[in-house]
Amino acid sequence: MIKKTKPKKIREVSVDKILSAAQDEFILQGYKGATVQAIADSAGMPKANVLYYFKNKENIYHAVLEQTLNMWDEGIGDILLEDGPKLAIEKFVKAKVIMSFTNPKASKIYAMEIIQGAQHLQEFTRSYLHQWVQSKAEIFQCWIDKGQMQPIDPVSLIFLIWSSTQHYADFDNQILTIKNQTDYTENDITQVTDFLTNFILRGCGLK
Amino acid sequence: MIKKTKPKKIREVSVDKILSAAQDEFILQGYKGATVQAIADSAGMPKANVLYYFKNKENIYHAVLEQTLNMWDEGIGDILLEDGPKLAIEKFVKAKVIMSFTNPKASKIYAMEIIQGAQHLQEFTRSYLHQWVQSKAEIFQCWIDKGQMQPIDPVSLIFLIWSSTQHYADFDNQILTIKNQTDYTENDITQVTDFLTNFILRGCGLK
DNA sequence: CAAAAACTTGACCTTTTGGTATGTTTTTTC
DNA sequence: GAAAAAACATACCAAAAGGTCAAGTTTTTG
Repeated sequence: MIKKTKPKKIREVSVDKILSAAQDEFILQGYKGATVQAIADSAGMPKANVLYYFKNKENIYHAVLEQTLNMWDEGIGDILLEDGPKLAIEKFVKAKVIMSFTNPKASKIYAMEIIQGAQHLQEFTRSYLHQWVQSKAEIFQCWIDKGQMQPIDPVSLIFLIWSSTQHYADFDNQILTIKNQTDYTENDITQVTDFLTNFILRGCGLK
Repeated sequence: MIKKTKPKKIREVSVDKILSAAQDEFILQGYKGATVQAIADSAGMPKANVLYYFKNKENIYHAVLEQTLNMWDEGIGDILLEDGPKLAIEKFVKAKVIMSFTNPKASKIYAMEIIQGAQHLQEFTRSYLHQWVQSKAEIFQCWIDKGQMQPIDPVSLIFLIWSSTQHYADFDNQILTIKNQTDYTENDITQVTDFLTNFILRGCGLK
């Protein structure tokens, strides 16, 4: 038996509360605009207590960012050579749409970070993302070479899928306003998944 | 003859310098993170001078935002019934791509504002944008009814065009990193215009 | 060319905020 | 059940930042 069962209860709960509160504050106010006091209030504890768990604001932000990237990584779905272009794109688009609708906050944090120049990231975009896109582009290229799909630029295709799906998370305010709704419905998710899947497949000459 | 010829030289120049500097600061640091001092430094004048032209930081931001929205409005291109779906989409996509590549800053300011909940906007999104989308959706619907294009949801189509084009402005950092470039080239603009136009036309069943 | 208007600027004030210091209470461990 | 560790909380500090003031300089105007 390993001794470390799960003695961390109180810490875990507090950290989660802080991180959740911090995520909201960072989205609404930006990095500089989010105050430790506001995060503490939102988390329901005194400021000094927040600084007890995280040495400083920068650390809180990094923790939020790390959490966000993990979520992004998990939810990104995968593109597998053996699936063939049609199924692979269907799976990928669906995964991204679900991500956007169920976890818009992560998408927003990430978007703001990139827009502002990725000042707090570094290795992630520079190496990991580059590799991810390259490896997936190769798979698309493979399908194109075999005549399984139209000869289009795979990298541009990936960007289009990213942008068109993430849009529903990042710009949810705008979209809801335009559609005269207060919240997304289950129906919205399936409608958007449907639309994007069909549209993109057609764009790839797969329908 | 109207008396108001153009006696505003010095003011105009100063205001422009401030606005340009402010735009950069707001993008890089967010609303709260951008300091009046930093804007002043970047504009090459003392802080008090900036506050002479704009009563406070909020006013600077509003001016930047207004400038941004005007640019958005001008550059958005139009969708005309008489153009028919193919030409209209070609024109619209091209206008948006050019906007994104030539004026990424405006797109970024706008994106951040929306992501953060459009706290400084109000009427714009709520009425103007809603109307714009509705009126253009009607045109698409008209083409669909006449059998000139596939029966797809026009609103979703508009969102896809917006997102896929603006992506190149908002996420330019990420895209350049992934592509291992330091700047966009003329070639990138035409390549992206080409890709998106063809892809979207195919998605609409117009190719 | 003088008076007024527009512009420039350094000094200053006040509030906000990140972070610390210190002491108290609760929980865990042996 | 007592000592040690973890968690909680109040008061406080120093730096940063928004904004004002008042005095100076330049430009415009009649």
